[in-house]
Amino acid sequence: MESAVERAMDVFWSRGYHATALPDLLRATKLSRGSLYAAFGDKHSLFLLALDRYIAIALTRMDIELDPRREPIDGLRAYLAGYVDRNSGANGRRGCLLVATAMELAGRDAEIDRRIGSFFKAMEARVAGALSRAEAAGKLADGVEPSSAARILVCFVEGLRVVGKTAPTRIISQATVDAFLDRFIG
Amino acid sequence: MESAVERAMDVFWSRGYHATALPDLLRATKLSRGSLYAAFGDKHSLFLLALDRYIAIALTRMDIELDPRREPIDGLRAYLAGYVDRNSGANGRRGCLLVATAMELAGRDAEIDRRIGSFFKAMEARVAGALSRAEAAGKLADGVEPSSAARILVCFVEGLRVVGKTAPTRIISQATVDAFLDRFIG
DNA sequence: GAAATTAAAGACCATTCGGTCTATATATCG
DNA sequence: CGATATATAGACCGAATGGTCTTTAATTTC
Repeated sequence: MESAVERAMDVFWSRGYHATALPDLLRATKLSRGSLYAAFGDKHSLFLLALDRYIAIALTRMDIELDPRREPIDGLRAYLAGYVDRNSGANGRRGCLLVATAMELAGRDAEIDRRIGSFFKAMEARVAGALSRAEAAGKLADGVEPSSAARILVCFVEGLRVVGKTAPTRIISQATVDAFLDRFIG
Repeated sequence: MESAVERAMDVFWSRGYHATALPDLLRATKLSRGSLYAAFGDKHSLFLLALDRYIAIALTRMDIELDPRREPIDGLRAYLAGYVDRNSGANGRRGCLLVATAMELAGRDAEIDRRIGSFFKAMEARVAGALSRAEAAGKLADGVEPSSAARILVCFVEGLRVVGKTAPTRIISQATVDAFLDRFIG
């Protein structure tokens, strides 16, 4: 059973924070106004819970894809393949709740800032870990330094999400990701 | 003299479309309600004009930075240096109107879709041109193909804008951009 | 200087916003 | 069963939304 927070997350994800009205949330959660406010306080608190859920899902997925017991290059490939998937067709057009929230609310809401900032740090750390292991195994191209390459990769995938909003073409995303990886693995 | 459209652009840029209320626009443009509606029709039309202005400014800047008469690598460095600048401190926290609009409105507004899509195409074409000239001059790293590298670069800089919303650190942006370029130029 | 045009100020409109509250129905449980 | 807790539907609230319209002031043009 999908939780009310997850259903709310879906709505915020599709429409953004400001464009999501209470009736949208009521419809999606199948809760009455009273119940929703009793359970979550207000729209902003519910949004924070939805964002936390989104982040938890993303980090869990990364922990699987970039598991240290796995071949690091395979992990990175799987990780990027996930982005290609989420960037194609309807998924791509829907975009990414984190990127949308960063652009819509960051800088004006301290709670949001903390969450977005720490997510990107966590993401970068996981990628840097995988790249370090790849380097130790001699799989990285000459001159690639794991920590700066991780920053580049994070920017690259988040940028993919932006461009994918209007051009969610799987074949191009795939080719772009492949070409990107070619520059970093030897 | 700054135009009313540019002043409106500033507001939309700082707050986003939905979070910008009419009084914000009146204050910024110093127009009365009646005059604003007489001149621009409605909020949405004004937003489109503001977005067009933003795009025109961005493309003009790119045309200067990536001018074919210039050394292509220098041009690309200047182009990326501009991103470092716009990504640092208050500029970074303010973000990019195009990225914010892509995330907030693309997929739900055909006029917006067209503009965002064609902007990214135009941007990619200019970068691809500069990379082709660099390749012809033998300045690109082995195995770098201009058109796919251009797609990667566009994603990278747009991703920079996203991450820069919560971590607008000049030194890191600069280092990341430098490391990025190192992978592509020989 | 008078007439005509333009713009400003802000009252006004219906609608919608996020949020509260009450009354009714539905379970739960002894 | 009856009593109690829980969730529902939806009326209701003040404030704010985008947008219109009228009245007044300023400017232009003859």
